[in-house]
Parts: sequence; C-alpha cells; structure tokens
Amino acid sequence: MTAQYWLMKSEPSVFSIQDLKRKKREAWDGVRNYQARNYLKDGMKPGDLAIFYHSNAEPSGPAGICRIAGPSRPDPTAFDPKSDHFDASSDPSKPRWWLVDVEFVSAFSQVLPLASLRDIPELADMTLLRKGQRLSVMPITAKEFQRIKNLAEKS
DNA sequence: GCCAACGTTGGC
DNA sequence: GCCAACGTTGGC
Repeated sequence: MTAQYWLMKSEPSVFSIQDLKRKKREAWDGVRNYQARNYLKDGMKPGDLAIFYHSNAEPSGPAGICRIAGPSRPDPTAFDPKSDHFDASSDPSKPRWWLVDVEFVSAFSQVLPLASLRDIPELADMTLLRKGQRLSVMPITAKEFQRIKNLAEKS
C-alpha cells in the first residue's frame, strides 16, 4: 500500500515542531477522541508523512513535517493516574486509547497562517478548513500534502 | 477572553 | 433512546 498523508495538531505551547526537532522522536499521546484514535490505531503506518500543525497559536497553521516512526501502540498515559490524560475506565487488558511515535522531518521557515490556506483552491476541500471541525488528527490527500509543502518552501 | 461548534454524559 | 447540560477545542 502506498503512503498515506496526515495532519496532526499540537499546541506549540505544549509541544511544537521545534520541540520535535530537538527530541527527534516523540510519542503522540493524549488523544482522547474516538475518530482520531481510529486514525492513530488503524490508519497510520510507519513511513507515512504528516503535516505538523500548530493550533491555538500565533499564527495557527502548518509548521513542519513529521513521519510516522513505528506501529501504533496503547497510550500509556491512559493508565497513569498522575497524567492529565488518565482514563480510569480504560481497561489495560483492552486498551481504549492508542498512539503512534513520530519523528522529525522538517520545520518550515515560517508557519503558514491558516487564513492563507483558505485562498488556495486546491485546498478548499480539506477537512481542516471545514467550519467547526475539531479533529486533532486527520487524513489529507497526497496533493494537499504536496501543495502545503510547496507553499512552505516558497515562503 | 470570547464564543461557536462539537462530543460526551447522565437523567428520565 | 432522547436531549439538555456540560466540557473541550480552537479560531479570532
């Protein structure tokens, strides 16, 4: 199967593309939405590429590229009572929440502002740009991925 | 900080 | 199973 492309949101005040660059690799933990969980658990495959998106930021928008670095695995923070993402009702023998590990690929020279993406006709159908969508992890097409990458390289 | 949009929870 | 109340996301 050919590579899939994704968009993954993170608040840079919590974990930014620069943080990933420094750490090289990180577990994408704490996702507590079932649709996003399904993408992490069943959709993402090692080698897939993802746009690293800064949310709740100034500006919000695509900030770089990362790569899925390993197979999905249960999210250990769900079983850690000290974690903000602890889920007391998740049974360790039947994990409810999953994560993937991601590795740094590149950081854009500047974040592409979300508003600037709205001017690009080829991106008009992106889930990201739909009103009210709040998914933190979502698939994108190869074309959308390339278009965003090209925009970033030109800016 | 505001608030629209959405997901989840829980009473009935 | 309905749906109101509540909590969260995330742009602005």
